[in-house]
Amino acid sequence: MPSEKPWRIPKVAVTVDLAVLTVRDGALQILLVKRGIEPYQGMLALPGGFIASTEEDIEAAAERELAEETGLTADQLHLEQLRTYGTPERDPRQRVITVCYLALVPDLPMPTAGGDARAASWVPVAHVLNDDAEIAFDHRSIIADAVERARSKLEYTTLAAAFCRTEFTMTELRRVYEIVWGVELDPRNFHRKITSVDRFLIPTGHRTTRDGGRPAALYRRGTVAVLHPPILRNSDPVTVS
Amino acid sequence: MPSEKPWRIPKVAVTVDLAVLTVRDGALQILLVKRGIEPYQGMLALPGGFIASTEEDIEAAAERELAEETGLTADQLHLEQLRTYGTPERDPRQRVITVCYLALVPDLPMPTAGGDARAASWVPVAHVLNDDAEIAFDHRSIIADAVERARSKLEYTTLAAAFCRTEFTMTELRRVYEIVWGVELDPRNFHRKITSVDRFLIPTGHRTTRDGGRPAALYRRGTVAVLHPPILRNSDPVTVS
DNA sequence: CCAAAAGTGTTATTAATACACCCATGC
DNA sequence: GCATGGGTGTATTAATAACACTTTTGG
Repeated sequence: MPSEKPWRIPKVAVTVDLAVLTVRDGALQILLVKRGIEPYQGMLALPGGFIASTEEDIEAAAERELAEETGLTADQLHLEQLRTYGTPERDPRQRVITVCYLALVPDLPMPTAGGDARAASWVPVAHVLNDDAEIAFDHRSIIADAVERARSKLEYTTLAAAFCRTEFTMTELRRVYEIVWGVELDPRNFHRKITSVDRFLIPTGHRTTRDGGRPAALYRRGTVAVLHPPILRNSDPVTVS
Repeated sequence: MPSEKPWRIPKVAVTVDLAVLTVRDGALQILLVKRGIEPYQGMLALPGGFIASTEEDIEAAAERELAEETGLTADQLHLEQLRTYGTPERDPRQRVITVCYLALVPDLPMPTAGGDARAASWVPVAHVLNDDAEIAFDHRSIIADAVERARSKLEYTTLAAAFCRTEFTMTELRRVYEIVWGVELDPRNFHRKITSVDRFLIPTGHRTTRDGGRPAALYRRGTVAVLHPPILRNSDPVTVS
């Protein structure tokens, strides 16, 4: 920890960047802003910014940026630290390390650029990962990390519900899994599996017919955060070295 | 990202701290150093230090610190970023944010303070988490995060083998799980489970009788990194809010 | 009536668990 | 021989997957 030479400490600029994911129009999408200045002018980048002062908490900075970009406050969404990126060359101007946060938000009618003047827009992550979009800095690989984190978190937590509005149907929750994982799930087995997990979902007693057909029960997010056992997606074994 | 006012960027000091875990004498232990200076003089802290220059990569700084403390290089162990801690009050002298890394190492005859003069020692994590040891800064909660990360990684990756030497027996691997999770596992079912995972372990053809009894086959780490399906520990459901 | 989606029951398959039993060594 | 740990077989139980079938709405 703090060594014996406090008079020779290199100080660096620290930014907080946000990977804000939502499920929208049948696709996993990420909130990106078009850069107005060099470097990477005109390219898409994660929303974020330098910490406001040397005394601003990192977590608070993330919440502040998120409120600026989306108008959402911390109790309406899921926010967690993703990881910190700090290779020396990642910003051509100067050494900048960035602490990235992952936010999962429902598909709300977004106040486009709430307060802030920057043009934030939703971009399907498939476009980003397929090289169909020009992405500034190392943000493409950060987005890849964010998507992978979200995908694996659906397996062993109840975070899929973070993509849903306050009240949602079992089918809407299932669509989240299907879209984020890119798979098809049996509606009947899914229903049974989810309802068998105690306190994953709380029935509100309300019903809706917005998906067509027989009215579906509406649920709210429950109090369980971790799933034991997890809901596993099928995937090929990942190897190393 | 980088906002429109590069002339007013607050810069902060950045440290890299290491949570180095090993399984030793039947317990999960962490490498800690005794602080020689204020603040928290005489208390135990995670090894680490300021990044050496504004151009040093964070990952490289972690590897450098690890080599200084243990003499181990990156190919002999597992090293991953844990998370970044940056509350303004965490260092009473000045604003310091720390990027923490988690290292899993085998129980090797450690060159105690390899090169570096600091007195590093192994401390059972149970002592740390039970408040039986005085821990500097916010390092106790960082250690708790590191231990939880290691515990959950054993479930869905092959990282348990990172705690073992180059060649190890099935029983030695099982002891890792038992010690890290604090459970007992059936040796027979464990043996079958592990051997049924393709490329988790590679038989070396060698045998040993170091655990007593019938000679056991020796294995090396295989090439699979992620376990599908995971090996689940039994745990109580975790709730939120 | 028909289409569409919700939800339940039943069965086949697969994985997890418990434990009986034999094997190969040191002493 | 006997103790100790290594390793296989097998029966029981539980979780998963596939899918037939009934329910309840809108048109």
